[in-house]
Amino acid sequence: MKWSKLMIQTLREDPGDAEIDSHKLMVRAGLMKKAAGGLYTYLPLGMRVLNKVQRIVREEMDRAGAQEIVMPILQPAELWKTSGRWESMGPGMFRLKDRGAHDYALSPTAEEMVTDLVKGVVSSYRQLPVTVYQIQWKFRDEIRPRFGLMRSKEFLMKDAYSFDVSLDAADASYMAMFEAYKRVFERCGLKAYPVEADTGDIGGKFSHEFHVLADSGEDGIAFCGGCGYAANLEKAERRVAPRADASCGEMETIPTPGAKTIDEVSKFMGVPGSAFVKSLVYLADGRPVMVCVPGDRDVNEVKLRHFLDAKKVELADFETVLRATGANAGSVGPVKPADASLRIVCDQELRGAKGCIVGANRDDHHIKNVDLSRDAKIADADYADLVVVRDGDVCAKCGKPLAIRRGIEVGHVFKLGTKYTDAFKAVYKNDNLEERTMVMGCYGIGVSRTVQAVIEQSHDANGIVWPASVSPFQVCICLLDPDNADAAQVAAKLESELEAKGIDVVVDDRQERPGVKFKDADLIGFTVRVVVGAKGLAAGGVEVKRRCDEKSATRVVPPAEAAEAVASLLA
RNA sequence: CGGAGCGUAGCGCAGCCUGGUAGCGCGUUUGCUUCGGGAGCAAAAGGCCGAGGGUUCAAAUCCCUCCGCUCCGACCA
Repeated sequence: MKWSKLMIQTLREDPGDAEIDSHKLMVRAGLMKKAAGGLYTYLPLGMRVLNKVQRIVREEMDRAGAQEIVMPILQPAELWKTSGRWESMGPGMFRLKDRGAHDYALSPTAEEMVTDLVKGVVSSYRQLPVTVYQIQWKFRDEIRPRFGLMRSKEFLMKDAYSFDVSLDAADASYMAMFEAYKRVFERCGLKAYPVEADTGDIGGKFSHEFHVLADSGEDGIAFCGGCGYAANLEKAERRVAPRADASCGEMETIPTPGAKTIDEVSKFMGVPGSAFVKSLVYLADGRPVMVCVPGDRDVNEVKLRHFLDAKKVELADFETVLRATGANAGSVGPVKPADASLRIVCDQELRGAKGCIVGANRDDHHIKNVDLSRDAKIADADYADLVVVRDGDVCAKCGKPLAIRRGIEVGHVFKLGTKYTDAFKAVYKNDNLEERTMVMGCYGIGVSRTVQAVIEQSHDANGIVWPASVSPFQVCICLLDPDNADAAQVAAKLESELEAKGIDVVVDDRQERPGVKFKDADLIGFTVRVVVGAKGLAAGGVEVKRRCDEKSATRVVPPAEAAEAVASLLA
């Protein structure tokens, strides 16, 4: 391929709307161009990368025994109503009507459609297990698209679905995908970590996310250096030591005018935040509940939702807070709320807490010397792990400290159970001719997001550093003197030799000065660069180097040996 | 949806406060000189200043409305 024929435009300056390196580089290197908010056009170079990632995904899915299909993006509302997600997906799903006023969704995922499909095709245990997958564009009306392909309204996703005869049998399908995912990311040159994750709206028994560590990542992940435990902060658990607080005197109510937040009251009283009990009123499926955590901690709403077995938890509006406690937010606490029947749940760390400070359920007042077990009405079973873990917390599994890192979610595997197969009555007959419900798993890879994650993880000050497996072209031949017949001929010969070896090559044959070609080659980040110039040839050869070895690895080789030298660098 | 900011040439930006003929850098085109890490000189093309309304002799600039984009938050397989 001749560079002069490619539709490439590289930019010297960062795009004004890009925040993170990978987004800036994708635009600067001419891989993609913004078409509208959260929507991108893949230019020829970006398309090549996208295709290469897709090829790897296909090969690994096929190797794991999954079969490729493709389902419609435009999906009738009835499917979504059957599972209940027409409502629960809310405004995150794009919806439209056809001319007959029938409702449709633009597929944000495809559990419903695939379950409906398999239900019609599979009827016997002899046909199970089966795993199907597709690589298809998905649509989500994101509240705030950002970071280029990291969170866009339209993205390419590989989604796979497994169907098994039983929960136990489904484990094998799950593990097969789990292993396939590790291989996919490894082959893309990514270091991706499986971490335990919450199942969210999709439902199911348990799941793992695959994360690429990056400071720009949108998710927090807790890692344990001791036992290898890794979990999304939504889910990560900690262990607390039983406390042995000295008993305290009688409660004392003190005025704290104007001080609402823990920070303010803590400053006002000259006591550290950890001495406080932070009390928040939530609505769990519409019912108020008070949640108490140590003053220097944040409530983990996912844990809270699971503990309360609620579909939805949200902070209560101020009227509810006033009615339940007798005070406005900022002055509420677990001691004698106005609504005596208000359920109070506490983080486990507060079990046995004495001598703490709480809101007095009276505006601008707090109480000190509170012994929670003595002064508040909290059921023993209502102590639970309810906070977001933080750096240095103790691993629930092994007792060693946890470290918090940021991650980009590139894949997610779920063991779903029967949520969808129940809803669609997707059953098979066992060997006794009895009907049984299929057990399902679902597995996603953000293909377009993976492309950007590779860049986020592999770039330097000069540009992208592509792993050979997904480089838009594995080799860039910088032809410094395109008008010099000898040089042009050497470049052309090398190009065809490399292509004969199955290596893709772009020849930079532009009428540009060498500096421009070097800068562009570094910016785009082709894995191997070969410099062919009249001056070099006169001195005996061409230069071969890998993009990542900036200083050390430039080799000068005779033209006849160049193809071999390049191949060995890519091996 | 709450808070903040921005829309001016393909890209990055200045001009706006204090109204008076539309600017800079990059990129593009042409010519000459250069030619191994984003060259120099000269010439040129390229704008409904996001849209609509208002104030004014006069609006990129002041006022109102709308649209779009970005960031923080809330939200999210």
